[in-house]
Amino acid sequence: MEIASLIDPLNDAQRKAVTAPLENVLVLAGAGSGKTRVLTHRIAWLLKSENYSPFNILAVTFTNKAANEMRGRLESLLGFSTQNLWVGTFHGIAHRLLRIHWQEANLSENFQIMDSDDQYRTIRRIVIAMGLDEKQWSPKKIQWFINHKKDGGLRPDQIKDNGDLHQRTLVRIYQQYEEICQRSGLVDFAELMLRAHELWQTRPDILLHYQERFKHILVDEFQDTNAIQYSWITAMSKKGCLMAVGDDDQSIYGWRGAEIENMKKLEKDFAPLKIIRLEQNYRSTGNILKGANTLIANNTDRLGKNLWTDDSEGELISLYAAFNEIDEARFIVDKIREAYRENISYKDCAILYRSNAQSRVLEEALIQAGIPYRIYGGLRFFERAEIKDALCYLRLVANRDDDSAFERVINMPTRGIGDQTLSTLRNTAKEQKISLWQSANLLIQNQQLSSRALNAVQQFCDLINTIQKETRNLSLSELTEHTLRVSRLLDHYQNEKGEKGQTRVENLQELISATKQFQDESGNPEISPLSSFLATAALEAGETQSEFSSDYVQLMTLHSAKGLEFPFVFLAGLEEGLFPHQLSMEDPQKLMEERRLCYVGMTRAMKKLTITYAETRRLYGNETYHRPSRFIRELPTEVLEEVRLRTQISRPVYNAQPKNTQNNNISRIPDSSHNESGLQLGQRVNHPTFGEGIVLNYEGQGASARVQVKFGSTGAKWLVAAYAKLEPAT
DNA sequence: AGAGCCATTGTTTTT
DNA sequence: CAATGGCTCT
Repeated sequence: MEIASLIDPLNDAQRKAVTAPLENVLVLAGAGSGKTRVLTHRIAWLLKSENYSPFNILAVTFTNKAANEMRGRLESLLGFSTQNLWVGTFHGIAHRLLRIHWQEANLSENFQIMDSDDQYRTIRRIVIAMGLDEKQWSPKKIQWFINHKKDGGLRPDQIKDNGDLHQRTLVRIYQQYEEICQRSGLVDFAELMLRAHELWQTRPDILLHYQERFKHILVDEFQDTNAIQYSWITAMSKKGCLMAVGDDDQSIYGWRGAEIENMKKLEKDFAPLKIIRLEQNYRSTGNILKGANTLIANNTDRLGKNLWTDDSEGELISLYAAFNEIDEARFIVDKIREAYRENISYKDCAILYRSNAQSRVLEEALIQAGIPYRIYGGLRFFERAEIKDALCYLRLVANRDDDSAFERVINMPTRGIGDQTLSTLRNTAKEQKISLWQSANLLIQNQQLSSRALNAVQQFCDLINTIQKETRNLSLSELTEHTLRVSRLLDHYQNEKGEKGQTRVENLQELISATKQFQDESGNPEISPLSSFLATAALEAGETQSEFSSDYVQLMTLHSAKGLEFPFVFLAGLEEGLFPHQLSMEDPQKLMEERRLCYVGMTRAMKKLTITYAETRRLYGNETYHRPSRFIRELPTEVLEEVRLRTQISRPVYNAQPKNTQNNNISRIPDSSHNESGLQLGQRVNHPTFGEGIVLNYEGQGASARVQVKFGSTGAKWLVAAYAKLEPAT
């Protein structure tokens, strides 16, 4: 491949980044400025032009999706596969290191990864075992506490005792949790990073090896790094070059420990640091970009950057004030239908919202309209109960001491091991400081259980042992299939009545085919196929891959939209309290993150952005009234166009509208009727010929807007709003 | 062991 | 409003 062809398609700033001299570089890459392209071309450049070996390069991303995409793009750019090149997520790379250096990291050889559900259950069990009140010591909050500490690099004994009794208990739980994980050979997500980090501290020799190996370290989405990731990457890149790519304006994960400050810290820790800004946007129209830029300018503390585009101004950003959330959904669906009639595919349309709860109404409207859609997010494959059950059997086969897995499947399907027996097991484990598996065997040996329980436990242990014995020479998928059968898990779900059982069985079959595919594709020589598969299941909980062939409207939260782009974007629910979210409104820091989230959402749109809000919305069962989001007011009026069911459009909107900020929600309701000049859903109207009726429906806008009215005399009729001479009736 | 009842609790999500 | 979870009753 020609080197010229590598850099020719780039703009100046991109080329500067790709061909940067061998020093530390921070690339401030605005939304849609070709960030992934820069990263992949940079790697190709290093290999092709600077003659580095793939062995010398490490590329870190935040999601598996991004990692896969990078590897794919790189291979198509280079034309050959890049095995020696490490590309992965922070956690994936840490896991890889720990598999290699499990001894030095003080782990058992067959340690397994626990996901946050496993972690939650383990913590809950500890809280109960410690005799604490679950209400006062909510496992969720404790989980948050522990992870937060780990993300900050702190072990229980490193947490400063501030004399706070509450904290002392939390630390005690943390301590207990650690002990159990260590004993069980379990590692949670945060622990992967923490161990990898500690490996650098305790084994400078190993660190040195990797420092010398990785001459070039590239990190994507740098604004999302947390403290531990920062110091891990810092330590490793001491002898090589770091290229950090990120956008402080798109940092939306502060709530889970990401520190935007890390981008600023680079200047100090990696001096001399070259900063390159990618400010040309190739995605959105001028108006969309102008709106987004103006919005984000309300944030302080920015690294500074202004996106521009060569593209035309494009259409204005539409704004629709819906009467309620149902009206909002119907409006969006109407617009999509309209677009579809103009030959726009459904998959080019995305509906974005702040929280998952909003999806339902939208979904219903889409169903009613017969429009295919797809919701991203929600339960992922490997998180489904039946799949977790199956995986826990496999985990036990791989590692008997896995208490978390033991607890989950010991009585699943039921085999007569109840609370009684289980608590005996737990107590013994606690007293002897051994795993549940070991305590089960101990109790069997000493005949310390009632004969019935003894029998049941014995059978369970035999089951696991037999599975292993019988499957020693079987492939991964055969092992899985066998396990599902002899554990009677498959039977159990087959007997479950209803559609639910049906899908569960299907999912289990899906799991078997997943293992088949896995063994075909991946040969990780470092570990056993089973451990390797389990790690993948935990780390890549089943990306919801969309089928490209099909044409769906895409629904997702703003968070999961990051990194994606769509020609037509609908931003729904821009209301104070919903977006920005109630819980983020007081804290200026959090409010700025909400604003960045809005910025992310707006910059997803390529051609047309439509923003909607509802004047009244059913939330948690009651009618609520929200004011339109402050983010709407922060947009420049000249890029906005208010859509209304009126014969004429636009009375310029939110410019100088003095908001009564006191909570006078109620007084806003008339606003909506005035908005429609008497044509509000459900409203009684008078028609010169048909008499009195009720507004049922409407469609279209401007001169062609039509209203459906149900008249007592003639039934429902569609009327063109402009000519119908409808008058409000009382 | 499983159905059914009451109470609680509702951001964002990847790994 | 619903989904979830614990608890009780059969």
